[in-house]
Amino acid sequence: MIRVLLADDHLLIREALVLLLETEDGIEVVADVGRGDEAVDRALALKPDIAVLDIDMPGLDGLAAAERMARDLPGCRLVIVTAHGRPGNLRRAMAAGVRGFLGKDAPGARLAEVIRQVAGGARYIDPQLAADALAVEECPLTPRELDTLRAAADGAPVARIARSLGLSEGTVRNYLSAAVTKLGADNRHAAVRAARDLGWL
Amino acid sequence: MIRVLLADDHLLIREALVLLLETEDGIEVVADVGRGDEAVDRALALKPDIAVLDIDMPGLDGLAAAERMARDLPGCRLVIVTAHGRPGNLRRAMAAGVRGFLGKDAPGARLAEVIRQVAGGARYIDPQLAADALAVEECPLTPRELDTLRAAADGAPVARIARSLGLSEGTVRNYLSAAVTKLGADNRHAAVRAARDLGWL
DNA sequence: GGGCACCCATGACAAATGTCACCGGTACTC
DNA sequence: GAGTACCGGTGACATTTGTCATGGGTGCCC
Repeated sequence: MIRVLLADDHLLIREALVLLLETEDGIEVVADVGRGDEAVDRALALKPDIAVLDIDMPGLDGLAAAERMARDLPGCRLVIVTAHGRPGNLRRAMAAGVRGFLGKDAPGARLAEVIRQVAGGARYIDPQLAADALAVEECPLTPRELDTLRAAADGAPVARIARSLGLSEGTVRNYLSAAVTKLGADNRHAAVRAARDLGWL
Repeated sequence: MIRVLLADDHLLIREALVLLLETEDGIEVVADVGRGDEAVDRALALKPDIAVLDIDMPGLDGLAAAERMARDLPGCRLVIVTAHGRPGNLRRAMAAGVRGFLGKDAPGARLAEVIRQVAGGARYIDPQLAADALAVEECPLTPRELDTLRAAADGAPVARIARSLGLSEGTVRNYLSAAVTKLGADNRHAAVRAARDLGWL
């Protein structure tokens, strides 16, 4: 019997997924939680074979939870199920040691199949998402450029960005200008959108 | 037997929800689809008692689908299930004649309960979302201000906005300036975020 | 050591943006 | 008819921005 912990922030979805997994032979859902930090706590207590994590969650997102669990609970194998198949998410998940990654538009039977495969030691990456991730080149932005872009993401003026990063305004403008040029955007706000779409933010 | 049509763009979620509803007595899922336009087509063909619609969908979003179905299929009662309980969405749903509105963080049993209530002629609005919607004052922006704000949402420069709306650049700047002032934002990009958060965009 | 990438900064200039006053026109209400 | 709200526009101005050249500093690799 494969013991599964399921984490998704929407109760309705979580209950439905539990029901779906319970109809599968050999799979038992030992816990279901709605927060990333709670997922880590429960996993430490219950030591499930597999943790199935959504990315969008309060407290700690699914990827951060995966990173912690990979460190503190190496016996537990990780599967990410997400609505947002951004290349950056996939990359980050792979870096965290996640062994299964699939989108929410996969058929239900596939989730069970992936859980079995991963429990057996194999890996499974959604082919569509993998192709997208490989098609997108590496992020050309330097760490500092990413910082300034992130700080600009909510429409803050340069002065506030400079203060929040402890930089001079001129420096911030230089970084933003470089980011805008590299991304081929009209201005920094379009650059923020572009970077986010490519999963670089 | 209540005949239900279910629309959600994520196959995994949809299958799980079908399973959840099928465990309920007196409810039968007669069709499940992943696109808003498809939902309308299938509903016209099958004439279900209830249509359960997600908002985020390709083709036609759940609210637009609800508006069409309310017009073309008055016998079919509408329930919206969404992850994004923005006040604007709720308002638009009510205007379209939707009779049930609940978040995806509701418990599974509630969905079945709401379907039964709505099939019986009652209404059900998620109390939390209803409170949020009532707490937010009416949108103070004029239609034209909303247009320009929408056109500015992707970071387009004023010149492109003016062209796309057939206005002079000065006029566009005036509308944007008014919107920024009314929303108390630092600039139009922050204004876009603010308006979107309040469900006005 | 030289080359290179990155970090942080300054100064200067052009372009875009935000703000204001003010114009006329339409439509609706009191 | 007066008042009000919205639409569309112009012109002017200050501020914010994007861009460029240029500087010095660090750390890494060949």
